[in-house]
Amino acid sequence: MSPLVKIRSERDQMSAVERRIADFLLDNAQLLRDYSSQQLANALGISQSSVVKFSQKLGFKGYPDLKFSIGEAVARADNGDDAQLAAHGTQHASDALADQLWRRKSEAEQATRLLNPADTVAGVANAIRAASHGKVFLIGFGEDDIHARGFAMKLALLGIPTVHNFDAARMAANVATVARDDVLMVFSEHGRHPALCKIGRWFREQHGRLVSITRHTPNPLRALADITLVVSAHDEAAELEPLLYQSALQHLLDGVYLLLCEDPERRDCLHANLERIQTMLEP
Amino acid sequence: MSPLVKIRSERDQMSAVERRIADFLLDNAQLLRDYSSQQLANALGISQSSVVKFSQKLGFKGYPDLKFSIGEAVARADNGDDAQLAAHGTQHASDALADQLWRRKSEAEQATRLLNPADTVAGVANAIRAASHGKVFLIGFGEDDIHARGFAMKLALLGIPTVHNFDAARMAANVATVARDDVLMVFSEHGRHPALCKIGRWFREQHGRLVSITRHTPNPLRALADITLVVSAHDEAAELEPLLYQSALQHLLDGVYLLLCEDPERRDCLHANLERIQTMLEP
DNA sequence: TACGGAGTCAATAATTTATGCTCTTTACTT
DNA sequence: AAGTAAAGAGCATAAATTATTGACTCCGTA
Repeated sequence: MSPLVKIRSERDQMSAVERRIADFLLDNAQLLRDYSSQQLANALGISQSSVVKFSQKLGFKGYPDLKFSIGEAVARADNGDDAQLAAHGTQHASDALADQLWRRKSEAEQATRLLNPADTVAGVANAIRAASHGKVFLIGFGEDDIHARGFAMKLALLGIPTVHNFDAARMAANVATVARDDVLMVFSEHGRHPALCKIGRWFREQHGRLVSITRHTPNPLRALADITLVVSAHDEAAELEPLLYQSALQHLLDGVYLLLCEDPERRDCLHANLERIQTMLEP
Repeated sequence: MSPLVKIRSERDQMSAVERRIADFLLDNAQLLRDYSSQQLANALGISQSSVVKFSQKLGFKGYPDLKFSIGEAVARADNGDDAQLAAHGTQHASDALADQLWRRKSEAEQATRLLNPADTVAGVANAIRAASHGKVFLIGFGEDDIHARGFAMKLALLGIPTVHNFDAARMAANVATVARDDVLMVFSEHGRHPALCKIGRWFREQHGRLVSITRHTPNPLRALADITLVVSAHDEAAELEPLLYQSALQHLLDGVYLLLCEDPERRDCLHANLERIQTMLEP
């Protein structure tokens, strides 16, 4: 996997110094050839050891290994860009916006996939399976509610009983009914909403399983959860970032959904439901 | 010039030791990553200084520079394809699932883009701009409601007054308040819902602008609309198709959204709103 | 045979990278 | 609110890698 994608994906979780290194690398990947770890440190006004530790933390053997990998990535990217530019030639100008956006979505998706091991995604699916004798609770505010709502609808189609809340007070009331192995999925981009944290804490006290869905930044909600799904989506443009977040998160959820669909029984249920919906529109 | 080509071209004029280095590099370029100059020397039974001198003689700053260049060359030669295949090998099954799904989404997006000329997308954005003295109405049922809701929220962030309905009766009541140039966006995957068609018809009678968002199939709703956005998303698997539909549609809407964002005034409004939301969570 | 040039290597100098340790900050607990 | 654990950053230094030097050898030639 491209080291640059990896750096970007972890950027949100980094300390200040690390983030400066990351930004420098992302901006100046082509120039890295002529930088020793010491020179890079000087350029950023930090210590050489920080650079080395940064490299190791990302999983490279050391600084030269990082440098080598980025060199490869840049070389590959240069090739790719040429090909992409050729394709551009045949496009209308205003399509470029959509094209660009899709590319950024793809990057966000890749970075997000890196952050969520297959085990984790499967873990969420299993938790939901285990819960299906009980219930799956979902909650989120604002844009997060959209995801909660959409996922709740999908689960319902699979015959999994869901309780979707967009209201903290109502959810608080529901907590009383929580049984062991019930699952609560909390959607909160920044994971800082006090009400959601409180609900999460109560829920865990009832021995329910808590799944958090947040940005890949350290945050209190995430710290509480049994399983955490995290999303990487970064862009300087404030109007773009939410789109990337939404897309990457959606894809993550789609992954869980497809795992659930692998169960034949649920799939039958889905087909039956779809048919029922179909006939509801016809007559 | 590629360092490997250069090495090959000069090989014939080299001394015995140099030629052994050259041959090793040409044969094992991909393995070079893990060789220091000393290890390379050991592998060939020669001295480390010979390796360094070799590098310099070829015009590189030193051994690390040679190594870096060969790394680039190999990456370029692999051209991504091999790398992707290699990466596949190490993937878990569920990663492959996610990977596959993303590829299908990309296809759906492309197909959908082809169906919606840039003019059309821009037309929707303009209609919304024109409406912003009045109102933008949005409606959709079931999964379609998710999109209506999400888009309504985005418009609201841009300071565009929206009326979101998930209830045909309430929407019917609202139709009375429609003014010329108001916009109604109807989300309906199959475009067959009688209630929605009826609402669309009433709306047009009030001289509002009707935008339909449906699948790319002939359908009554689409026939009514002033502007039609259409989505292409096909898959044999019934559990996959909705995901593709959702993704392609979302991207289409994102395109409209970004066009609206280009207006500086709206963008300021968005930034102000985002900040306001941010501070609401902090204290 | 003596000389010169090219090539190699061992030794070592110079540079670069990695690590241990300490100090500071942060966040969490009681 | 104070204490404490954990993490991060930098300094000093150890370890490694790389570059250079100088001596030796092997040829070909005068």
